[in-house]
Order: sequence, then structure tokens, then C-alpha cells
Amino acid sequence: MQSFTEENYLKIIYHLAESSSNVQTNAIAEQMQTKPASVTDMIKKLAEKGYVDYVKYQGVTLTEKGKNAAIDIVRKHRLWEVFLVDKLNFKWDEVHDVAEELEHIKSETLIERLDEFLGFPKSDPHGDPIPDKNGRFAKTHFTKLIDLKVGDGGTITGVSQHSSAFLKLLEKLGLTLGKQIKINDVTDFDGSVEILVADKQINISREVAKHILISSNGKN
Amino acid sequence: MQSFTEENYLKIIYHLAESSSNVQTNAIAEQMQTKPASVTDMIKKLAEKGYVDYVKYQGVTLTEKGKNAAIDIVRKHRLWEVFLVDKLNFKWDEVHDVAEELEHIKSETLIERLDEFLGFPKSDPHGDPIPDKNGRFAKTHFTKLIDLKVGDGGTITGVSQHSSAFLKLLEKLGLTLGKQIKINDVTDFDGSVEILVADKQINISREVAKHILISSNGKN
DNA sequence: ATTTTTTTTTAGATTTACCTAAAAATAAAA
DNA sequence: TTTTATTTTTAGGTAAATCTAAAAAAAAAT
Repeated sequence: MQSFTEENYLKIIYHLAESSSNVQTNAIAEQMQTKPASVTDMIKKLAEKGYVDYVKYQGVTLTEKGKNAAIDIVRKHRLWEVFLVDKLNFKWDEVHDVAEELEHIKSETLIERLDEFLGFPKSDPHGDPIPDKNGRFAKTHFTKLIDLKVGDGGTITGVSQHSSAFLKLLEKLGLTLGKQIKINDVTDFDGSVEILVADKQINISREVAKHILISSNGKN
Repeated sequence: MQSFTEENYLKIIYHLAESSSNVQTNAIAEQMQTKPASVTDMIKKLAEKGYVDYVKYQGVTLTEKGKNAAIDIVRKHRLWEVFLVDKLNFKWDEVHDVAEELEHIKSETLIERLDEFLGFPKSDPHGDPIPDKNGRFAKTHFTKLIDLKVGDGGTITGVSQHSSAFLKLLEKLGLTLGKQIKINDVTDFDGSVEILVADKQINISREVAKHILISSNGKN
């Protein structure tokens, strides 16, 4: 199998590949908090081991093997997050760093039993889908709150930002998973959005609205 | 804090120190499955960081700081073992390797919450005491089964060998924690021990008897 | 179609934990 | 008390993952 570092690279490449098919060296470096030169080295190693396809100066794509390995890590990460929140009463903004460590524990039995213990959850505390043991999971197609029109409504079903600062803010604003919202107005000047949640009217910045994912349950 | 490797060294030195106050380089090497030369390197590093007192050619002893760090790892290891057995239905012979990885997860909150979730257990699945968050735990003074005399009885409260092979054997023989036993006879020829457990008479080798710990509840 | 900027790679070093082989210190045996 | 055996350390080297600085390729701008 792979080292912690290799696993982290695979996971990051996997996430970056969701938005652009060819993942760039610099993008990986930024996510890994390391230097592009180091990324080039690691990419070569991952290519040798058959986890990525790599053409010099053209970025990388995951092979089937690499994708499976990445999904496996994502599965572990998300299951551990559920454990921390459901069983150990962590808040959704406290789980990321610990899950980041737990995801590297290498025991298939452990993760299958954990999955069962948690009742085979389908999504993690941030609304992200949890792959099953075969790596399969429903493609979720949420709408970003920022893309809704005035009058549209829906349910908060995910976030695309896992930083503690962001999640704490949502918590404070009452914008947690499952909450119903409705777009009341979009401010011309700064693009901030006026929304109705739990009968209260609040205003959120574009930046915040970008990272809230809605499953729109109908226009009006 | 320390690296995984440093933590493993501290833990091993701590366990070795239970039987001999000055821990030898070779003994550490054997436990760490590495070479004495590597141990010398690491010992120097641990000494520099203040975890051990080290005099060339005289072996090491843990400092207060080193001892606390070691106990902290032992605490984590044993709590995770309880989790695996109590919550995920692992057998007592399946937990060691996984706990060996889990013990290195660095989050104080995690371990305090886990402790609470498990109901603040006092001992792990092998009968070893679990230090509390301040590193305190009852000094257990068990008798080795091998040291009992004919007619003595007691309760199995621990084992001093955690290998899967040994634990599986005990399981098969019905010699699990909490079982009452009584010494019926000691064979002159090979020193094997005839014991009564659950109304059945069985014979165990000296080697097995050495590693079963009894809290003797009275002679006869 | 050049020039400039950005991205990526190479080259050469560093750090951690390990190794082998040989030397030095200590302990055990004759 | 020498000799022998064991234990421990030193010296010098390797592999993994990183770094800086400089070179090379690709993309963007003029």
C-alpha cells in the first residue's frame, strides 16, 4: 500500500480532479502546503507505481487504481467524521483535522465494522456522500446557493468549504444541514443574498453563499 | 510533540523498564525490530529532547517527561482496544495491531471523549489497567498462574502476552478474563499444570501458565 | 511573432530513521 | 588477570520527502 504522504497526494488529486480533469502541479502544491518542486518528485513516484498518468508539463490524472485508492481514503475520512459527530459529540467544525489523521489507519476490518456500527451512513456531517465498500456512491448534484434566483427555495444539504471559521459562522447563522431556506432578495451593490431561514431574514455575503449547497425543492 | 517512531520507542522503553530499571540498547532493538545502532541514534535524540536519561554504555531510563509521554500512549492504546472490542466486536486477539496505529492519533479532545463514550473503563480487554487522564492508575499485583500451589484458586484477570496465537489458544481453552480456576496438580515431569475451569479439568504447559495472571481469591 | 509571465522541472542539499561494518567498552570465562 | 564473548557505539551511507535556486517549457500579452 501507500505511505501517509502518498495517500494525501492521491486524495488531493482526486478532489482537484472534480473541477478540472488535468490537475496542475501548482494546484497540488497549494493544497499540500508544499512546494511545486516537491510535487513534481512525488508525481513521478505515483506515476511509477501506477496511481497516476503523467506527462511532463501537462499535469496528472488518476488511473483507475489511483482513483480507487483515493475513494477508499475519502470513505475512511467521512466515516470517521460521522463517528466523531454521532458518537463522540464533536461539532461539525471540529472534525476535519482529526479525521485527517484517522483516515490513514490501515485495517479493512476496522472500517467495515465502523461502517456497520454507524448504521451505514450515506453522508458525512458536511453533507458529502460516503462511498460504500465498493467505492460506489450517488452522484450528488446540488445547486450552489449563490446560483439560485429570487423566490427559489430549498434545503441546505451540503457545504463546499470545511474550514472551522466558515462552519462556525454557518452554525451561528442557523444555516445547518437540513434547514429550509428561501431567497428573498439579491443586493445589487455587493451581490450579497437576503434569505429566509426559520422565519428569520438574514443577509449573507456572496463568499458565504458560494459555499452553501442546496437541493432545490422547487421554484415558486 | 513526538513522531510515531519516537512514541514507539518511549512506549517500549516504558514497558521494558517495568522489569529492569536500566533499559538496554539491545532489548530496545529487539522490541523495535531494528538494529542496535539505530537504537543508539534514537536514544541520543530522545536524551537531547529530555525524554530519557542516557549514559553511554549504561542504557537508558525515562525522565518524568518521558514517563508521562509513554503513559499517555499506553492510555490511548488501551482505550482504543476497549473501543474495538466493546463497540466494534473485535476479539481480544484481533485488536493489538490496529490499536498500535490508533494510539498515535494526536487529539486530546478525541481521547477524553472516547474515554467518556466507553464509560471510563479501568482496564483493557487483556486486563491491563488504563491510566486516567492524569496518568494515574492502580498498581495491579497479580500472581502468575505458574506461581500458584496445588489447591490454590483465583480469577483470571490478565495476560502478559498479547500475541494472537496465545490469545486464541486461551479462548479455545475457555481461559478468558473473569473465569474462576483452581490448581489441581502440577506434573513433575514437564511442569505442566492441571487446572479446573468451569467444572472441566484441563492441562496447560508451563509456557502458557507463565503468561496467565490471577488475582488469587484465597488459598484452600 | 516576439516578449513577458507563469508554470513546471531539474539539480543539488537537508532531515529523519534506518542500515552495515568496524571499533570501543563492558562483562564473563578461563 | 588475561582472554574471550557480548554489548554498545561510531563512522559512513541509503531512501523518503522535503527544500532553494536556477533552467526549461508553456501560456499569455504585446
